[in-house]
Amino acid sequence: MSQVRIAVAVPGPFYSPLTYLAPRSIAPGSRVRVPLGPRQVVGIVLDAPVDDSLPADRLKSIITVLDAQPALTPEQLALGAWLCRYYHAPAGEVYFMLLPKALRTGQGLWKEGEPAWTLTEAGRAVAVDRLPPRAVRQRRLLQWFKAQETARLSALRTFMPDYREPLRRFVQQGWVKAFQLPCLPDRPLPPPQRHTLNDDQQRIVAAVALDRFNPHLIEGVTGSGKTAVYLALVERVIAAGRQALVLVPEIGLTPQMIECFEAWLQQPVVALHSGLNESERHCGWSRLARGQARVALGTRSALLGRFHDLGLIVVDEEHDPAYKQQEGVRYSARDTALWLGRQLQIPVVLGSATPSLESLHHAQTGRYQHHLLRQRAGTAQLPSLKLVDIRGEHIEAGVSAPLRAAMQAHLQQGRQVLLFLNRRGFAPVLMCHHCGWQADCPACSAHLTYHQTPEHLHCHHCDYQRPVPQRCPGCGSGSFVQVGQGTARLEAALAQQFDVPVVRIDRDSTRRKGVLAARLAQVHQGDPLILVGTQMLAKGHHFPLVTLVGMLEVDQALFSPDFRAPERLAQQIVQVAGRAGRGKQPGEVLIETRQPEHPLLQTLVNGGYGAFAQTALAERAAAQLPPYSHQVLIRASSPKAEAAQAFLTAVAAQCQQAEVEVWGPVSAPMVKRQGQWRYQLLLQSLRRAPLHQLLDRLLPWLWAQRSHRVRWSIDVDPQEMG
DNA sequence: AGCACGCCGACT
DNA sequence: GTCGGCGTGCTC
Repeated sequence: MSQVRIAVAVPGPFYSPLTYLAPRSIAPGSRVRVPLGPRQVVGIVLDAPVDDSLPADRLKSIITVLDAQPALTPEQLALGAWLCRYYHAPAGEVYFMLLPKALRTGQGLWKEGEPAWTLTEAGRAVAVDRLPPRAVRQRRLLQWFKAQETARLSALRTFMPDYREPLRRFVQQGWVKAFQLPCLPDRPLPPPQRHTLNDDQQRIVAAVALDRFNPHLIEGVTGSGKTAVYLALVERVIAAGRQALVLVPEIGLTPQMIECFEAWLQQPVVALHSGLNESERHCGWSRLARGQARVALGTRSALLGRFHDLGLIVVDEEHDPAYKQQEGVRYSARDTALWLGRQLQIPVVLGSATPSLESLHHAQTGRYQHHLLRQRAGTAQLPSLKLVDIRGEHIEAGVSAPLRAAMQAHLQQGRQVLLFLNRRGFAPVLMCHHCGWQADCPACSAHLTYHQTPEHLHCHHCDYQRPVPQRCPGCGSGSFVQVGQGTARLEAALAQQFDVPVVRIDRDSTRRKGVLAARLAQVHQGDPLILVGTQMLAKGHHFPLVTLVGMLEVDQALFSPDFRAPERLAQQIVQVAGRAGRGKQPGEVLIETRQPEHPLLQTLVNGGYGAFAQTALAERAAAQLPPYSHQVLIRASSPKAEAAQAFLTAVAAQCQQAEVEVWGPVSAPMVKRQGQWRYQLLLQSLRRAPLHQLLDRLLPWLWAQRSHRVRWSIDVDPQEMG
């Protein structure tokens, strides 16, 4: 009765796997049921060293092994181990990310379709009248089957709750036969549609080797045909009998994209995104795991799925911040895709019109093959970018005089105009006219946004809402001014100044189902109008009839404490510009600024994104910022500001390490959020190794400091300083 | 994360 | 006198 020690990842805040006893060894990746304190949980057997120091009488035994075969593949276990190691994340969180939710609670490994029955030839030949008159249920059921031909379990149950006995008879007689519906309904494939590749596209496809790890960066403006390159590559991979994964940032994943893939490839594509329920998710997971589907199109987490034989990973819009998970295990799907590609020895293709500075740097140092896709013949010229100097311009509500004049010109020629303002609501601040009191959020260090219809104050960070006060809490006066402008105010101001429709697209205006589709349809009708919107406009949608884009209030990004803010601004400007002018008319982009001499804006406007990126990279190099150095952010939050600060001061004292610089503790850009005071400690080094050495040393200590007073998290390669 | 244990206010 | 508030601590 010799017992084996087994390392098991259990859900919860456990940095390392726990040790359990079993009569004999269990295949790593298997799900097991184990006792944990007063309850039982599903755990995952790991191929990790066990703790030999714990006395056997403190260990408990595994209750059952849940699956005949492991739920996680050896490749997934290696991925999990890497995520734990690289992101210094707890095993109790990482390994469960690799399973669909249904499997975390112990359901069967494979998602099977619903049972169903269909009438056979013999069944069709039987007349209902030939059944004994007393067999009432059989008669009713046969009649029903003759009308239905096939029936799924759920429908059968509704029709006849006590269906079992008569159905058993029918099956025995051979009148109906059982089968399993596919777990996702088989949609008909769209009609075949594919493009022939131009020389540039063919050259890229030919440069990608399928039999080993080779990373590629495809830089191509919107409309240059990146998708066709992806599709040609996917086609080659599935022709070789392997699977392909295409990652997209959240918002781009539209039904049109799936349709485009299915039309080209003429086979079903598994879509994995946030709009799915758990059952659908499990279903897609099963089909990819069993090799029943060859192509997956999904967001971040699709990378963590189980594949039968993955042969290619594509990361579209690789610069998009959505690839970085911002809570829990803060992994970057782009970076993880590259690790996985190397591990599996398969190609990884990154694509973007505005590549991240990290990827451009890797391309320049030769780590990635860099491909440029030029503008396709037949499409419009890229819009020209121009700065509008608004120093001294009086802009109470609406737009500057030069932008207004340009808008009028374009509208008069029957074109559409798009204004981009990344701030929703009516006004970002409500201020007392007499004493200067401002309406602030009680839980966050932020102003409340003033909304006009319906009139109320709203915190965009914690969702706190309150009516507008009757009297000023500061001085008792009753008059307030709304300071600054959001999309709602801009819309109202424009509606007064122009006699074309103003269509606003932001989270507030499109909250109700169907409104977004209706507004987009209105824009696509093509009549002259003004489109006003936030980030929502910058992704996924195309507005071929828009010939003028106005970018409003961009200056704050130039002075943000986040050194990545200018990079994101440039990407946003180019991406929004790319939404416009895809018709015959060349587009024009006007950027309102009080910093027209700013070198980054100048380079972007005069030299385009490539020139901007070179300048920005030179700045990063001079300041030794990423990608020329590496960072780790340790965040801490607490309802008591001193507790969070004291905690990070103690952490900082533990952070002596050669080659690692420690900055802080400093307050987070928004020091209080949802009642939590937030501080952070930045670790930076020219090499990754010392950072990881420090964290390996620090983490056991950190976990020992765990208290309910201070919550903390580790962010390796942070993308946002908030 | 759950869940139990434990020590202080408003109720049968 | 109890029911239950959530602070604290533990789970192989």
